[in-house]
Amino acid sequence: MKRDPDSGGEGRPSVVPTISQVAKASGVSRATVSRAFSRPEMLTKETVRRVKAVADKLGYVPNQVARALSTGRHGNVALIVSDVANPFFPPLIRAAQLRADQAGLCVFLGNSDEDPAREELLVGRFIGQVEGLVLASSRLDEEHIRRHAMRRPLVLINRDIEGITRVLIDTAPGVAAAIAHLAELGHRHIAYVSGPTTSWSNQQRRNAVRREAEKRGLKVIAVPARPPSYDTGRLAATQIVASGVTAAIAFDDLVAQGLLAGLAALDVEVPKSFSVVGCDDVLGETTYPPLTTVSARCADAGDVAVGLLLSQMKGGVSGEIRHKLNSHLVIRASTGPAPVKRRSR
Amino acid sequence: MKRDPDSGGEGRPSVVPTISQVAKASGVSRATVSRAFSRPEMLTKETVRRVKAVADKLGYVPNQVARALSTGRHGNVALIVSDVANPFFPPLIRAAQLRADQAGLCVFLGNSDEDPAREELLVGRFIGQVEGLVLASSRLDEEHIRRHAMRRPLVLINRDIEGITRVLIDTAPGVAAAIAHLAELGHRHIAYVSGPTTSWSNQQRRNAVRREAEKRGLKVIAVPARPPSYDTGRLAATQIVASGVTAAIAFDDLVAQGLLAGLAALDVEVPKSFSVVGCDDVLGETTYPPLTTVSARCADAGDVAVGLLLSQMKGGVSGEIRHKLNSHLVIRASTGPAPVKRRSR
DNA sequence: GAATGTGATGCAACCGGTTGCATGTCAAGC
DNA sequence: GCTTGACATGCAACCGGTTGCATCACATTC
Repeated sequence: MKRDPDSGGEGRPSVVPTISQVAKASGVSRATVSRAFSRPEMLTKETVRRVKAVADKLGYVPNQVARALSTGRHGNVALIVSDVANPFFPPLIRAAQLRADQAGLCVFLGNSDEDPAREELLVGRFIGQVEGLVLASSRLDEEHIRRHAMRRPLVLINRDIEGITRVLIDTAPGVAAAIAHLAELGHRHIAYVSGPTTSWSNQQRRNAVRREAEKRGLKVIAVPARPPSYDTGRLAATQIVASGVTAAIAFDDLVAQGLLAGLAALDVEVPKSFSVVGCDDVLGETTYPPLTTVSARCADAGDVAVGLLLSQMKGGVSGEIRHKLNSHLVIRASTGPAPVKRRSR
Repeated sequence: MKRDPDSGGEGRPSVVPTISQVAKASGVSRATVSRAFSRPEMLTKETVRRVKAVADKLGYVPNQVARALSTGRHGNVALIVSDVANPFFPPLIRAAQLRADQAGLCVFLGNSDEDPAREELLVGRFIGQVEGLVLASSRLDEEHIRRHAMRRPLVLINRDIEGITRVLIDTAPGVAAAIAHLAELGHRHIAYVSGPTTSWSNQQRRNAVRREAEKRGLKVIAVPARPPSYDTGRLAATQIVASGVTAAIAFDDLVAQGLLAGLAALDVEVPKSFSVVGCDDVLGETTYPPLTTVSARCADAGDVAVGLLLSQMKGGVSGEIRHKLNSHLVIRASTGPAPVKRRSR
């Protein structure tokens, strides 16, 4: 093993200085150097100043790995997502990152690519060198998750397992508002363009649509877009138009965006002849027309999840936490009054 | 410090077993247990089997941190990007991730938010616990980058510093093809919607546009969109239309998408009355109309960068590497023949 | 049967920090 | 002047692995 070949020499600075070298150079013990960095209040101001000055000159930086070994605190957390490239995640990652940063933590990012085996592998690699993990839209089965949660503080996002800290984006209120919005605009007959049947979020949304539509006496049909994507959304347009509905709520913004394109290709004007609502609010105003959508607050989810993880790491066990994030409707320009000409069908 | 309170007891299994416990339980030395995991070929098959069986029963997993401390190999790399939420990065991150995974490495992700100070902080936190780093679109100054490169293998993406391994996405060929494409369609007068003046990529693209346009006798005006975004792109539409050009090439896809929206708002039909070309190819077909764009192969960049980092980590110092990735034009539906009515101006 | 070689295993030092406890210094208090 | 205590610093063990070298058992060779 061993250091760089030329690090042994007396005067020559080693490639990366250790605590011992700083100690020797500043004429104090290793313990003092250590304390100068981790518990400076124990030392004279003067000593701290001197040690730090020497350390600075040598370019010394405490070795995190060694520190972690003796303290058990690594200063790392892991975040595993199912697909980095899905626009839902980048804001979440960014927010999680930011929160971790503020606490002085480094974050490992894992990308499971929707594959449970891969996710399990990643967890295995991470778990030894992190103080806690966040699993966003985990595809692992309950048993595995529970096992990992025993070893380390663990927070789930959009996965509802009893006894494990989790943050859930509750799209029901936003969806309800969307239905109300459409009802007020005079729509009586709408479509829900659905996502993956196994997805917790999709179940959430579909149920909310049904419940709320029923309450207001709207008729709702379900049209699948699987897997949910721009393309499947676009392809669904024909069927949706043919069904005679005047508005649609899509599983997510990508599907909604595809739907917009599909409608445009069919010369159906939005919002004049048809209204579209998305879900997640990840596209901002970048669609044409700008999409009315249910804000899923994905950034908040990342922030809150890391926050909960931190408090869990600090030892505040505090039993079960099931943090719900409310959603709300963001009205832009893809929704408008129901067209008068074609009624009910 | 210290372990979990109940880990001391004789029979009770500690929360996370160490090599010593496995050694005792299987009646061999710590060294043997260590070798059973890291160099099994040194041991009898029978011994390996026995040790692993015991380890398994106890739920022992080698502690990465301790291993890293003694070997210097941490099995981690860091990837720092300037903005996770910029659609350019997720594919890059995903590809880098994948490549690292295959090599059994964990990746730290850092988000500098375009801030050099923050980036420097992140590097400082990471550098002690990684074997190498990739800096994508780094905002650090040359001196800092050089210093870090001395301590650890380091690869840059889209940053051109002599003597440091870097992968550069060369958009010139794609931009040239775009100009050729527009010229063939009869456009004589075009606009370049430019990005940040300090950006290496922007300089690249602007120069390529100028050079190629000159070669083909097209006239080019520059219109700024700063910072480059959907909004600034949209706002630039008025000025661009007023200038009398019939086509525009944008610094990136986001700007192009904004421009499309701005044009639509002005009732300028694309591609009938105006052609738009983007850059990066990060939006796929999701714009309306689908965007003709210069593919920047951002995923490849991530993959190649990690690949180079790996070979650098293996000790293949091998002098300077300046890896160029070629780009090409992806023709979709936002470009078409120049309108005949309004000529030159 | 002694010398030699080979392969499996153990011993102990080491990686670079942290920390409980001991030691030393100096000033205040009696 | 001696005790007491507060405070700064040093000593040495420890975290959980890895690894150079020594040892030992056993087989081979002469």
